[in-house]
Amino acid sequence: MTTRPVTLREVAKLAGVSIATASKALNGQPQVRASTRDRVIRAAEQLNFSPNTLAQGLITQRSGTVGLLTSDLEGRFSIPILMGAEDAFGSDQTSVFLCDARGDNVREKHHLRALLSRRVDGLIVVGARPDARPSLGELPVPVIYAYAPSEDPADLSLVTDNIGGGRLAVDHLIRHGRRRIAHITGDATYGAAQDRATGALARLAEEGLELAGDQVWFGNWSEAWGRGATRMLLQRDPEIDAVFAGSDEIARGVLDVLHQEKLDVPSQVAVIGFDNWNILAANARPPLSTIDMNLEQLGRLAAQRLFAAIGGTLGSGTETVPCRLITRESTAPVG
Amino acid sequence: MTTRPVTLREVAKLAGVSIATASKALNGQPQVRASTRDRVIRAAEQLNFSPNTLAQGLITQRSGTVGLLTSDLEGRFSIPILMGAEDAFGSDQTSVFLCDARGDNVREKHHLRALLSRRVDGLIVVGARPDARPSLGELPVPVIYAYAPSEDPADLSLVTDNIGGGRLAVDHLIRHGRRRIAHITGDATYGAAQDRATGALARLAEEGLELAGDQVWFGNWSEAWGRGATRMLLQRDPEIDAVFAGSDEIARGVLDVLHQEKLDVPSQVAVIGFDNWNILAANARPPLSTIDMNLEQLGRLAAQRLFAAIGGTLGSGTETVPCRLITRESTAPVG
DNA sequence: TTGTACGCGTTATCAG
DNA sequence: CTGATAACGCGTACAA
Repeated sequence: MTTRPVTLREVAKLAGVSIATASKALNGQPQVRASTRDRVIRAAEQLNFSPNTLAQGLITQRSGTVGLLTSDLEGRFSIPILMGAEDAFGSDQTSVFLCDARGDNVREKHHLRALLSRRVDGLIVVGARPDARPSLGELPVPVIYAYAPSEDPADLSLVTDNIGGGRLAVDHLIRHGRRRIAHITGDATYGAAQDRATGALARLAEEGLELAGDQVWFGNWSEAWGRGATRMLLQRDPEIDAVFAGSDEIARGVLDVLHQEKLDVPSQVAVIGFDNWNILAANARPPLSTIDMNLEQLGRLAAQRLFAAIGGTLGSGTETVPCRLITRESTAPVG
Repeated sequence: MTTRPVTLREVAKLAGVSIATASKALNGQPQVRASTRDRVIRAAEQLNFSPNTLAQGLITQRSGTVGLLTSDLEGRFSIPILMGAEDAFGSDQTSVFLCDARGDNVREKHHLRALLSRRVDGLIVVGARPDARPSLGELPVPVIYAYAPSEDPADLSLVTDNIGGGRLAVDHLIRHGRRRIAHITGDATYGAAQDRATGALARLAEEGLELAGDQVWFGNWSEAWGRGATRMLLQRDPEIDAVFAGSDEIARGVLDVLHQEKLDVPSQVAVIGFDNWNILAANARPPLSTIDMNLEQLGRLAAQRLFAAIGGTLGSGTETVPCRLITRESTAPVG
């Protein structure tokens, strides 16, 4: 069952050539007779030979692996990034070690050590929340910080354009004729919450509009807060015609209370969320318009930058990935 | 920046000993003088030496890696399993390659080839849905099928006890005094849907109860179906006092319509879901009681079995992991 | 107690 | 065109 893997030596023997020749034949080197190559290839197939990447790596000084170091328990952000990275690298070229530090610094150190010991060619670090995180410092391999930027401007970080996302959401509402737009969002200590609000307010200002509800409603990222804030908001200002929610979770809470209050979505009040978390957004009643952070693209980009950096030299600073509007029924134009 | 890693040779030189002695010193072999060991260890620390696992693997015939091959796009099932595996292995002993085949057979083959080439010590295969999937066949490393069992009984599979889960849900409702229990669930072609229903019906039968609503309401795994089915159910049988939903998504839809119909949860109708998908269950109104599949434990178990199999021999057949009841407010006892 | 020498599986550089 | 031979970084018998 667990038989030892076939080596090049056995392939060579079966084909009746030296190890060196077998290697060349399989690697498509030109200096080998066609018939010989055929014989070797057939032998390899017959034995189901698969070259030992570890040995190759010893020579080429390249393991063909990268580490994805995350702190994001549920994998909500890491997974799309992983998938983007996977298809940018090509699954046959590079494999990805996924490590979850679970927000624990000690665990992160452990993982880091293990990954370096495995001689990963590069590292993608995905933060738990989109605020600057400590740099890992000088490392023998290139590092890209994704989603959460590094505190050190000398590192290369790839982040979501939250300001642009906020602007996009409000712009969409305005284009659909909304004028009394409120904003309910999450924890004010999150840079993302601040940025999305900033973008939203900027777009309102351009239009000469004021924010409805007198303030940005900061709270936390839960559905319950979405419900609570909406109740307070409606008391303060019953005449709103749109709500921009800082996350899809919050948006679900908003929808819930609007239904309770017999306010129709979208004809009376439009609602737009943030994250495009499919399970929440697509299944809402009505399906929720939202802002997608393009995390897969961010992952692809991270992979590309890392790829370029391997062997070459890495850039620095913070690069921003634009958001994308997803239109569903919760913001259909006013009938 | 991307400087070449420190090798044992450099450590040995700095410590003024041979490579062999350095190796022994660092690996805690007894046959080395204490003072020498100290010197070597200090040298290693000073150079920030980290042994090349690839080279070690070449010798020991063990890479210290395992592959986690999934087909589950959103990582909903894979991630808990990964986390369980991670802490069963110990992050410093074993690292995990996470590969997503995205339901594509060709991609799966590619990943498999790459993983074997990387000489993983074992493989955990996580299926997309909890039905039997094709075996990967005879492989040079041990394989564990998790969540979705292999079609081949000669393989070792670890699966959720869906029958027990269904039984657990209904048992909970019965214990809280419910008698008119309905069951709304997902796609009838899923073994999990059938099994959960089977367990539920068995427990009802023990109690001499009939299923409310005349039938098991199979449909699909969406919130929308939960809403639609609940409306039909209420027309057919307005007197129900509990609903067992086959997933938390469906349960959300059920709650939504019960609210619309002014039926209070839980005082008039209790609702229990399945999956313990936190974002859906914990944030529901009211918070949703549900059945947890213990996927982390399943992952830990998979890791343990794999660990035992590496070097030893692997068992076969299908092992079942029990579910766990999560009590929240949606099933509080009848006041 | 320490060092020498060999091998793990592969690629690359030479001679032949 | 093909085949010895020397690396890659490390562990381990064996000799000193």
